[in-house]
Amino acid sequence: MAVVPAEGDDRAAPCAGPRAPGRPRSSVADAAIVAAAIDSLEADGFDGLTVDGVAARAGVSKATIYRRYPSKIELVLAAAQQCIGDIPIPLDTGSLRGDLEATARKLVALVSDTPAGRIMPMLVAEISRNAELRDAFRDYIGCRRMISMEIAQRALARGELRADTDVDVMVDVLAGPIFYRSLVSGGPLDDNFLTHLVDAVTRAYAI
Amino acid sequence: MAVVPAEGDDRAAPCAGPRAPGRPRSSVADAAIVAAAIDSLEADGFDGLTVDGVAARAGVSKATIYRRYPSKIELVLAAAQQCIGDIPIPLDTGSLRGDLEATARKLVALVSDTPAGRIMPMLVAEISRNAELRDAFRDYIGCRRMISMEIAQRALARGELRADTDVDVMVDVLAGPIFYRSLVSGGPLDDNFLTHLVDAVTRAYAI
DNA sequence: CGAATACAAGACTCTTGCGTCTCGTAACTC
DNA sequence: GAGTTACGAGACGCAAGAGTCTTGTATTCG
Repeated sequence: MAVVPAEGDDRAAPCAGPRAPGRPRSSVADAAIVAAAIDSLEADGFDGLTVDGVAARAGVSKATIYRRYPSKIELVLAAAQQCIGDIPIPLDTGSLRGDLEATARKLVALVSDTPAGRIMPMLVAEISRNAELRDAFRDYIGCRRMISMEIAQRALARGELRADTDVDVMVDVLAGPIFYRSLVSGGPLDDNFLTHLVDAVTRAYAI
Repeated sequence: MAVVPAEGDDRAAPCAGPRAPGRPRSSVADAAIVAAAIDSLEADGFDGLTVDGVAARAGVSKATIYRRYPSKIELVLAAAQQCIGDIPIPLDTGSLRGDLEATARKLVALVSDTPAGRIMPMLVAEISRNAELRDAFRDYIGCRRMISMEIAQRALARGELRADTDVDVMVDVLAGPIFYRSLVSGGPLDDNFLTHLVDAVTRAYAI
């Protein structure tokens, strides 16, 4: 079973033929279901989410959900996938410190102001027990890391970066404290924090 | 309701009188129940834990559990509390870098080799939804931070630390990447990582 | 011994939630 | 209009799990 089998659509014709007979699926319901599932994940976690609850929240009947997803787990995975779907463009501000700060700000915005950030705590718990979800999530993390690698490449080319830099560690030194405050300590993610963090990473890694 | 009401003991006499009549509670069962609960938390998470499961794992009957804890939630909280109970002694190796490395090694050991580390992912999810548990956990985090503060005080006294250091951020720059790898990215927590991390923090904050 | 309590085993009630199904209605194609 | 599918509403069966209770036995005190 693939992690996210597109959607349980039997009707999303592989052949984009003329059209399926009968009343078409409501795309409004499609969106409402996923949005409601994300809301439920944020509020109640992976285990706390109920299909009845999602149906009520979305204003649809359970049958409408089960017509799209064969089981609760498929629904949950589709919602989680939707959250973490978009990967931002690599930033190039022209300097190492500028790139670091822009990256840090993006990360803070991610964990603070997006559904992905709000379900992150539940995702952390879930990937510690679900190998399939863990692999999918690690793939996603890997993609994000590639962006940071580009920052390091550019900084090296500019001669701004220490030659002995372990780029993996540098990325973690920047991202780790942001996730740590968001997930664990609950410390503020304000401008003061961001400035001190970016300063520290710059001092640690700039030539 | 206190976070952890000692234990649901009606018999743990406030007056340390002569002795309660009848057969005393089995301390073997006490320990087995908590250990089984911790195992269950690691394996199944806060929601996945079942009282029947803990009873089976501990080799006791459900009545024996309910005689000690009035409800499942009290059992779970007692188990969680047990995990994160011990706070290590502040380290003084004589140098900032030494203190940082010792602290980092303790943290890696904590997240890698202790029940506390293994239930951490579930704890992260739970504190995002349970205010009571969140407060208790933040208290614990606060206590740990005090230790790191001492490290900074000593380093300042030695003249090793930059005067403009934000100690809170410094602590997060050290601890954040360790938790990040443990909880999120799954990256290795080996000697190479530790060395590079401690080097980076030292470069960022030492004079 | 008798009283009191703990214990294992397990039956029991009650609630919750998954997944299925039916019914009457709505939307779309031919 | 006929046929087909989606929809909301909700009933339904089923399983899992919380918490209670019973029964027979074990342990401790006086």
